[in-house]
Amino acid sequence: MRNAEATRNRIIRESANLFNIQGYKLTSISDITKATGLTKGAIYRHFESKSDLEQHAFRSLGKLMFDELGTSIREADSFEIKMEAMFEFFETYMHKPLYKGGCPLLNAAVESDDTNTALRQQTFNMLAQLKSSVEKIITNGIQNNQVKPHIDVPFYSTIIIATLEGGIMMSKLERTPDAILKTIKHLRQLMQDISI
Amino acid sequence: MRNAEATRNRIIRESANLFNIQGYKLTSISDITKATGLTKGAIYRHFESKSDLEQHAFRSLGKLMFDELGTSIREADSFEIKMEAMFEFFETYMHKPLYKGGCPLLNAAVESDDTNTALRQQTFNMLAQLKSSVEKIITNGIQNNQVKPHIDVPFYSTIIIATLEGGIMMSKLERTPDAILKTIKHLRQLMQDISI
DNA sequence: AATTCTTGATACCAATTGGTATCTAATTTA
DNA sequence: TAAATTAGATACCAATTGGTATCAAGAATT
Repeated sequence: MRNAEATRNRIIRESANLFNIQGYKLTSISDITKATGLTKGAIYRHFESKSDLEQHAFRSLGKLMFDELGTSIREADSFEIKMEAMFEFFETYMHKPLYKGGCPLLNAAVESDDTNTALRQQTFNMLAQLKSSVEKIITNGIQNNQVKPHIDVPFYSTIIIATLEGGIMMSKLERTPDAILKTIKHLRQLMQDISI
Repeated sequence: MRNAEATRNRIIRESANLFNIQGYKLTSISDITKATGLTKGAIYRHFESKSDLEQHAFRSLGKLMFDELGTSIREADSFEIKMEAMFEFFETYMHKPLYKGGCPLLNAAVESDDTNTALRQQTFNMLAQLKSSVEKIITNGIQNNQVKPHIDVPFYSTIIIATLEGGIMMSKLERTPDAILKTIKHLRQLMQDISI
């Protein structure tokens, strides 16, 4: 083998980068050939269509995000520290991004409309996964007497994600971490309010 | 005249609709000819380039938004009612949208990267305008003894916009007003907290 | 070493892209 | 009413799009 698996991963990695920066539809196969140094023939050997590649690339971005986020949350051993780990993930993302182009969830959510059903479905799933992750942290916090028991868990989960994503959008547009830092500060206070 | 001004406005209106739904780069001139019933020749008579049309269309979406938002805020005569008017704008937008495709600010912010400098600049300006509108409401609230005096005004303005935009993104992806309603509920409580 | 299978390069395809040159028909102006 | 201007339709342009058929070189199997 000329290491097919490695080139396949290279295609996914490079195209994921381009998709997240330029957009999915706006990134052409020839953009990907330039980035990888491969040819169209090579790409279509590994992926049956551009849409197929888009989905693999999006999933790889999701995996990147959830792997990093998941381990730092798992390492934390209390509600407060788990939430703090999550906030730090978004905070440090500004100086040391795991991937360029901003949040893959936000980008794909805004781009994927009714014309890109497959991508939309995957984005929907990623949001559901993120929501249930946050819900789990809060629920565990309640069980461990670290969070007030009568909290509306899906409510706070939604608030946290919406606020973070909105902050990311603003920071990316303004090209300064100011907005995301403000939203995190606000969420830190909010978490204090629901903590015991 | 065959009413040039009317056709020009028709082009702006129809293209703004398409841009906000499909994206700017993803909407082709031929999409616009189909939507307007006009030909390419007609469009390029009124706008010197596609980028030129993009900017006019984006501005018309902004005007639509700020006109509606501005009047309902101006009609309100207290901090609480002004903020309520703003929340209601985003709330009713879900059933009775002023324009299809979601928030023009969010859409353009996510799409416009370094390759679309002109659109990016206009989006940046729109965010600044929205921010200063909210800041003005809060500042007036302080002056009228309706808001606690030591509030960090730019901080709350950023929080409000980020939370709303994040909620819009989630609601659009999930195709249910659930998320935006939750974020508004949260912001209503937050406004209560800073009110006197 | 010979054969088979896999990987990736080359060359092509029709369709679409933004944009322009040209022409006709409608409308003002003189 | 004749001339000049303007609005919009038609027909084109080169470049790019996603995708495919073909082919040669590399690797695995016999």
